[in-house]
Amino acid sequence: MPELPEVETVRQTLLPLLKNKVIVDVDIYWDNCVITKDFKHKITGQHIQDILRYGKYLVFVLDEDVMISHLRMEGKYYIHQPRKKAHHEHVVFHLNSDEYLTYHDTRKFGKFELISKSMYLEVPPLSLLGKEPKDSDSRSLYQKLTHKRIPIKMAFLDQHIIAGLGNIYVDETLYRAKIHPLKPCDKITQKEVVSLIKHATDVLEHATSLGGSTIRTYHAVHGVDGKFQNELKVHTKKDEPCERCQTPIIKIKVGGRGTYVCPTCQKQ
DNA sequence: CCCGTGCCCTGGCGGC
DNA sequence: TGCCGCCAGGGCACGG
Repeated sequence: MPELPEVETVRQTLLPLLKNKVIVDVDIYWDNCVITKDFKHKITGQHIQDILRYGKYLVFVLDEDVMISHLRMEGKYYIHQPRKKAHHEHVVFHLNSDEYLTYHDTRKFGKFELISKSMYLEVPPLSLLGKEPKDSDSRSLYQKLTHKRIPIKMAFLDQHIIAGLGNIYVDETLYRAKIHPLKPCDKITQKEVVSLIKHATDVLEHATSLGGSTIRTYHAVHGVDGKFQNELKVHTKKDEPCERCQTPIIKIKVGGRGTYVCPTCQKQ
């Protein structure tokens, strides 16, 4: 569930709390969430110099490596004093401040990976990541879309095409741009691409400024809840009147994803 | 290359 | 009340 605004909120929350701390040990309780072998040995002793974000990926900049962390659906970080291990806590980083950074993930979908600092942008997953909407130019995005027949919503969920959007913010972007999520990419005009980039940029920026959205079980860091869920126009609004035309919002499936759409405003 | 499907996971919910 | 099956979904592997 965390998309760009939620991940950015996590980054901003964690950075001042973790900057310059040393990872003195790591406990891994669920091996499958750690891709790198010898993770514990390699990360031990490294400082957290910085925390960056690319799309929905968090990048902890250490001394020799970066730790790439993807929260997927329900991954969360907590910082706290020593205590008994909690349910669904899969990785615990011991810090030199006698605090613990713990990673909590009910569905165990999140992943950790260590890659050397000198090459992490040149190898997957980050080498394959598309540009974020704010950095996208309409000409090259239009070129990426124009030969595809998949629905525009699926293309905007594909992080190789454009990075940072997930199910919530794609629905909001398409609503604002008045484009139907099922519209095939090869029917999208250059002008619509310009509009999509603008609305995606705006919605992500607005959501980030409000700390992201807190829906379902997601919240950024313990005690930090977003406010953008109050600004949603279509997502989760099934049967509620469209703000623009009063037509009830409907819920459909697009590529297997629950999708909210105004059947009047959003034309195919 | 392009696209669709299934997998990974678990808690929560609807149905009986 | 209890149990079963289904759903949610980001990213990737795999197959046609």
